[in-house]
Amino acid sequence: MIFCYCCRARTQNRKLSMNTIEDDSGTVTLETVNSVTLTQDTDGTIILHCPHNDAEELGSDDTLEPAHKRLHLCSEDEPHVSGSAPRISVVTLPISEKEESFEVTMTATTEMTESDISEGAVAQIQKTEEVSPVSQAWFTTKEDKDTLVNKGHKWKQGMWSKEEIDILMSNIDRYLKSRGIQDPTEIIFEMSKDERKDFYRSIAWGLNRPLFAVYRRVLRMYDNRNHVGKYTPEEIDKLKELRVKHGNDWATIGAALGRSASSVKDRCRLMKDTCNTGKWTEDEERRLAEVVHELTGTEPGHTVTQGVSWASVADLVGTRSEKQCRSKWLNYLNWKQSGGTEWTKEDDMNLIKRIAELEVEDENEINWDILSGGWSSVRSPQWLRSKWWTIKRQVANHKDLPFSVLLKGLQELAENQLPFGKVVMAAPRPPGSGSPSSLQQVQIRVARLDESSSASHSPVAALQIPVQIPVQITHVAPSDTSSTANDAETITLNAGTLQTFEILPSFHLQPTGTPGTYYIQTGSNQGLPLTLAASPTVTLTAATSPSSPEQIIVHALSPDNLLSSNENVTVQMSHPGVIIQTVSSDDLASAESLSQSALTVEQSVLASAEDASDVNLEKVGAEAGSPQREGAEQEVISGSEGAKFLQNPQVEAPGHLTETGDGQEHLTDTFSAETLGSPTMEEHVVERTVGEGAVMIVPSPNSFIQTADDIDSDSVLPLTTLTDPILENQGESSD
DNA sequence: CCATTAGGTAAGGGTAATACACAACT
DNA sequence: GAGTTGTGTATTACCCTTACCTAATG
Repeated sequence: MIFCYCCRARTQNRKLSMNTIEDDSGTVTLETVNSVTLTQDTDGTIILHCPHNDAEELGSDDTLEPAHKRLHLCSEDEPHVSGSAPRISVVTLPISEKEESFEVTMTATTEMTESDISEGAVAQIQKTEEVSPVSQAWFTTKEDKDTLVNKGHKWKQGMWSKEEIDILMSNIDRYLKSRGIQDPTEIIFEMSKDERKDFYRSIAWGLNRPLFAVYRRVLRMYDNRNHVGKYTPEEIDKLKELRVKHGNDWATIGAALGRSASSVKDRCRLMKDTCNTGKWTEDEERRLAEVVHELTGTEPGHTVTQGVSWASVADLVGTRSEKQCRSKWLNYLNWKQSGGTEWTKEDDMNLIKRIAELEVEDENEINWDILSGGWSSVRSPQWLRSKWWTIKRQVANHKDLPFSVLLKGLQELAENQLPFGKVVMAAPRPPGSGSPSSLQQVQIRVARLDESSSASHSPVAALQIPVQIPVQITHVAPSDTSSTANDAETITLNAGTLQTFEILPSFHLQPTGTPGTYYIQTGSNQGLPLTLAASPTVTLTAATSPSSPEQIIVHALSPDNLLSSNENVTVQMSHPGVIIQTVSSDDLASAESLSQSALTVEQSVLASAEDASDVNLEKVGAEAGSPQREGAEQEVISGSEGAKFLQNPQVEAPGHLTETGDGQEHLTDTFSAETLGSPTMEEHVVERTVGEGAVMIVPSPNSFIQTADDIDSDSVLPLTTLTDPILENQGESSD
């Protein structure tokens, strides 16, 4: 697969070169920009935030009009059919009147033509991808499962992860588009078997679950009689009547109640005429213990956590439902009977430690039976799991964190004997431009919380441990500076003791194995290894920009001489967009002005004439008067004079690469978006050298390339080598 | 006729969120 | 003593797997 680097950005005096490590097939010039933050909403829409100050200075009111830009982007990890290419649409949107920023929404989509999304195309996609036999058979028996697992196939069980649901939804969406159907419930509930032939097989693609599991999941998802909520007393009364009348005909009862069959079935399991509620009496507890030991053939005092028919137990206990019996036994009585000890804080730490030692990739892989073995304060494996859940829930965004990240974070907190604070995540902003089927997964926004909202004032304690973002960095230093190089390969992003970061959903830090060191990773299980490793140790400190609390400014604390202008700093990254701003320590005080530096994005234009007509080419800058229209050529406004979104509408063939003077391939046709800062900032842009400050916006191809050893191959985005634009004069890019 | 496919039903173990009770603290 | 907070327990809506079944299809 050849990666297409079809977009580039550059500033007036600096270039970032980006080329692929794998095949070196493309080089992209990149712009240095400032004060920009990329985020992604749940649809995968990439949102590029720029401080309002810039926009305000640069643009008139009409800058708030959405300006679509189609940017070509080839993707390897997604199955796109020949002739269709993923595109990124860029829209500038006002966030709100109050917020001092605007956003540029970049949405990567694969816009398939009618023929592309035909059945044949889908079939082609599936044909070219490895389809797990697990997801293509209606297996139900343990034997089937064991057979496939023994053959090395993955067999996913348990609760569906967010990633799985995303895949499922994406598959359904694709299927619907291919058939021109709007509402999936048409297929699921209205079509005959014959009409929906291949539906479940199609949407199960990419999932390591048997068709039946997919089928059940889809039914539940789209059954509007499911998720109705709590039963009212009236419903309970009616349910009792219907139960007498229809017995176990759950479908009929459910239809009469407007509930799903499984819902009424489950509710009936909780109902028992003789059921007590509330605190268990000593007599009930005694009976429960007797019954459990009797039915399992065990002696009092023996631990029993499995192989109990709770329906039978409930029948014999008489006054409690099976759920009550199970809960009481597994969460209390079993432990009390076998002489368990009290759970302590040390046990909390121990639990985290033990789970970490298992080195499992997924929480579902934890064998709670084994883990709870010989642990006197554990009441049951099920109880231990709930204990883990209790600990986990102390991290506010635990649902958005990969298991490894969550565990590592908790581990470090435990090791440092810090309270389990909460990583607070801000809800991503709606894209504002619809939600096309996004295939990019990007979320890069770290915003500082106001210090007043930190742990001391809020029940939600903020994570206060230093945040480090190391990135796999390849530092390429000319020989004359190699003597200054050392082994430091980590850039740390140190939040400081008083600073708190608000981390948006789908963005998180993945521990690298080095304490306090993380990879930026998106919530979609895609890694964002981004290491900037200059030879000398470079400590990057996140600092707040007064003008935009949503941006990351990474300050290089190294002395300038360590990042002298004749060094190349190569950033390996695997993401469509990353901003790194390196600022010398001397510049720390001028963070505000830094936030107003220029932003220029050049992208190859993948725009047909029709596309181009849809593009709002408007001046954002103060001096850029009327909207730019077709024919605008790679215009880059220098300094602080304005911002523009430029597009060359003539370009129809995306991804063309041309040779540039420095021998690197560059895309000829560009889309340029530039926000311009103040005159002060212009000086920064012009004069800053390595270590002084630059933000690199790095469009990258969307393909999977293995990067670090400790990064799961499934979670790694395309790796690209960037040459610091600051070093453009050297013009040396390296991988 | 038989095997396979594509569901479909029911039972029951389980999870996760919330409600509740109560003790400790202010 | 009242109000608040933290913690453990109970409840319950919903999830998932398993076993068994059926009708259509090749």
